[in-house]
Parts: sequence; C-alpha cells; structure tokens
Amino acid sequence: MELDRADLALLDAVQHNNRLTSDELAKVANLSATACQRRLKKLREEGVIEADVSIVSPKAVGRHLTMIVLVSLERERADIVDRFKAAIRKTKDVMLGYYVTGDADFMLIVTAKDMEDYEEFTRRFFYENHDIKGFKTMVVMDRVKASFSFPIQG
Amino acid sequence: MELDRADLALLDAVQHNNRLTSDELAKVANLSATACQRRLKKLREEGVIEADVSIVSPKAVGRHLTMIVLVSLERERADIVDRFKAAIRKTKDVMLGYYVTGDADFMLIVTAKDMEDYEEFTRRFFYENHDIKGFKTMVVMDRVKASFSFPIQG
DNA sequence: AGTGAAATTTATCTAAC
DNA sequence: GTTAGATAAATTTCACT
Repeated sequence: MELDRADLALLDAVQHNNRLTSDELAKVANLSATACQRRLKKLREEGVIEADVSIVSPKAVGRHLTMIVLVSLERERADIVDRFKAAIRKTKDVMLGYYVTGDADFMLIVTAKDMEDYEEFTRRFFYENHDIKGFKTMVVMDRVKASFSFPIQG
Repeated sequence: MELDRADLALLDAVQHNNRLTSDELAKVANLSATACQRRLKKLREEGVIEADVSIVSPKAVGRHLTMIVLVSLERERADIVDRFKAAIRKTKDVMLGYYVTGDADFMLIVTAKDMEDYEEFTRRFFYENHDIKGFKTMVVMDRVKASFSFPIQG
C-alpha cells in the first residue's frame, strides 16, 4: 500500500495516541475529519495498523517482574524453529518474542508475578522442551522506555 | 489503586483491543456501559492504563530492520546509568529500552530503515558515547509475537 | 462508594457533491 | 477530497441501593 504524507502524519499521531478525535487528527494531517477517518479505516483494513491497544502498567496488575530471556535451540532446523514459534504465540506470559541471528536464537520478554511464578514458567516452557539447548535470563530492573513507536518520516 | 474483578476484566479486554465500544465492554465486565466508561477513565487517570496506541507495522512504513542490542557500560555508576537512560528516552529509533541485570546492562529494541541507517544510528548513539564499553547486535529475522499484553487474572 | 437510566453533548458514519 | 445531515457513542446529571 502506498502511503502519502497525510497517511504518515496520521500514523505518527495514532502510534502515540489512538484516542485522538477525528477533529484533532484533521489538524495534524491538514485534512477534513472525514478524510482522516476514511484513511485510518483503510490503514486498519490493510494491516498497516496492526492493532489498537491500551498499554497496561504491569506492576498495577501484579506483574512485578519482567525478564529478558535469550534462548538457544539444540538445532536450528525449520520444524523445530516453527514449533518453538508456535509455543511462544500461545504462551501468555511471553509478551514479545523475536527470532534472531547471533548468540541466541530467540529473544523473549516475559512477565511474571514474582520469582516463583517465573520459575514455574521456565519449568513449563523450557525444561519440558527438548528442542532447547539453553536459555539465559536477565532480570529487568527498570523499563526505561516502552513506546512501541518508531520514527515515521524522519 | 485497588482493582476488582470488573477492572481486571476491562483491562484484559482493552489491552487486546481498545476500540471496543462501552456496550461491548459492558458485556465482558457484566456492568453498564456508563460504569465501564467511568472505570476506564479512572484507570487512565491513575496510570494503570499508561497509554492508548495504535500498533503500526514497521515494514509498512519502511522500517525494514529490527535489532536487539545488548549494551554494556564502562562503569555501572548511577550518573552514567541515568545519562544513558536519558539518551534512550530521547532517541526515537529506540523502541524499547530495559535496564537489566546479567551479562549486559541494557537491552534495546531498535528499528531502522536498512543497514546503512542502523550503522548511522550506532555511530551516533554508541561510538560517540564514552560511557559505553561495548554492544552486541542481534538482527531480528522474525517478530514472532508483539502483543504488548500479559496475563491479567490468570 | 459505586451503579444505572435518561438527557445532553460530542464524535462518527453516510451520504451527497 | 469536502460539507452537511443522520446515526451512534461518550459525558453529564441525577435518583437509587
């Protein structure tokens, strides 16, 4: 899908705040409110906007721990990789999961209520999975930034 | 802030989709639409809901590369750490930034248009910063999961 | 306190052009 | 792409438990 300057301006606005009214969006895009709505509808239909979500404070709902986990598989075979991807997708404790090159095969961001909860997760997710060679956990001390946004037309 | 079962149900709903109408939310929370709106307003004011955003497809706007970067500082001194946190916050290329324990001091998720763009970022962000001992980049081959949500009451 | 129903305000959608 | 009118949703008010 081709994106013009107005589309990019709208995307940049809603990736920071998707509760702006059409009138507010009209100003940033220099367009009418109706045009903005039509464009955003299309951007959602085309998958340029993948989702619209509220970012909930993990601490406020009792997820006091966040972990960065680097995972190495026994073999980087397509079926093994795919099986692990499926496991990531269906496991709610895993917030983010990336398949990467380099020292590790996967990087996960996992939330847990406490250390016991995390340990329970690792038993369930890692120790019962024979495809996994090993994993390394880094405990998050401070979430410095979690903007889920990136430069649009910069 | 104290959260009851209805609050948690609302949070779980909107962390997956914040464009649900109050009538739809009323069903999931077993409450009236008015009550849902009031609760969500308070959850936003209290910071339980930190933000409401659209998740934009990085590829669709030309951010074809995502990198996981593990950063080590020369010394883990408070002022150095704080200065680096400030740099993270003001740098738009950095989507996520965590201060962590373990092998690295920081884990960043960075997007870039292409390799040249990423290299330019590393020069600007890392090589000019004398507090940084080193960094290790892992290229993302597949973003398996990016839900930004976690289990609520589970 | 927190709820829910009705009235008001506000925003969104559906045409028309 | 816009403007204007119809539709729908979010706020506000208020009576209630």
